[in-house]
Amino acid sequence: MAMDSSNWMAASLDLNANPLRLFDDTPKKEVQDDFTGLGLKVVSLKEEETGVLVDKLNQVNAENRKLTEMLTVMCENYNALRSHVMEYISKNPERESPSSRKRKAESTNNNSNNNGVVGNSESSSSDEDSFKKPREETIKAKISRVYTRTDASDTSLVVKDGYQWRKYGQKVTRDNPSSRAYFKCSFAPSCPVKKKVQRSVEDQSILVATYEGEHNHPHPGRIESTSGANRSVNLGSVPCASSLSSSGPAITLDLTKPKSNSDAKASKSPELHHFLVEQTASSLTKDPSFKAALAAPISGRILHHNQTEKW
DNA sequence: CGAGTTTGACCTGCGC
DNA sequence: GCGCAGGTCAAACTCG
Repeated sequence: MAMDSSNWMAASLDLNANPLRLFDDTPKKEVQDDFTGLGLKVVSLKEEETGVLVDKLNQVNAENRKLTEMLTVMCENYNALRSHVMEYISKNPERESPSSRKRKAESTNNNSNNNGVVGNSESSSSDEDSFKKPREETIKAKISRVYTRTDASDTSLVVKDGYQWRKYGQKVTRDNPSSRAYFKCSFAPSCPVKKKVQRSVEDQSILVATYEGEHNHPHPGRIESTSGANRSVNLGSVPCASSLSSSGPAITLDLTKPKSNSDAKASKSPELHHFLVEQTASSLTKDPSFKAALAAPISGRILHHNQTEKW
């Protein structure tokens, strides 16, 4: 893609800027386009003050629009980029690197981890995954990574995702002082899904669960994900998914089909669509981990895309 | 007593 | 070929 990814990434990652915070703290109706009504209500104020306020509100509104547009563009770019990469991968399966790259990919992954952003490990997961398992059956295996916030004092490597798991091993790895636990789905061998759980090097309160494969049986029961106890940001379905879970309302952002859904809504009600976009943006920007979680997979895609172009 | 967990041994792949 | 590291196995152990 010809666009300067670093620019829009930087811009889009600045969503926590004041205008949106102000927007968050301000009742929705006060940020409507028609500020004349508001001006009439504050007739007791001096004209200058009113003018200043109206200017400020207009300015905030304009910035909100810009940010909304940026978010929309970002979603569209991500979607386009993603489809581009998937198309490329499907067209060039023989380009899958030999298995010798497995450890290299993992070591680069660790480097990105050391950069201080939790989500960075996810950023390379899709790349890593594509390199790591060159054999046909494993390429098909869907690999996702889920970040779950737990109490740092909680030593159990348990990520409650509703499925039942059977632990079959635990190992201390070189790059992480905390041990890694290996789980198989309790429906194994009929269900081939495996999961690895390890605490984040950066933040011991974060559990990193890596899922390999897809369950071929129904969900035993949605316990955690829909209880409202977890907040997740799901960025993309195949081949990578990233979630950040902790206490709070559930936020699911499916960037895999943002256009079709939003277009459908927008065609029905552009105002509603605009409102939803703004609400989503403001909600997400309240979460400091959102930037990391969002930046990681996108930057990973960009890196991957750049690499594929160099090939 | 059966199911699940723990943990040391073993296997496999990669880098040197 | 050797050593290292990640992943898996399976016997011993724990718990309800």
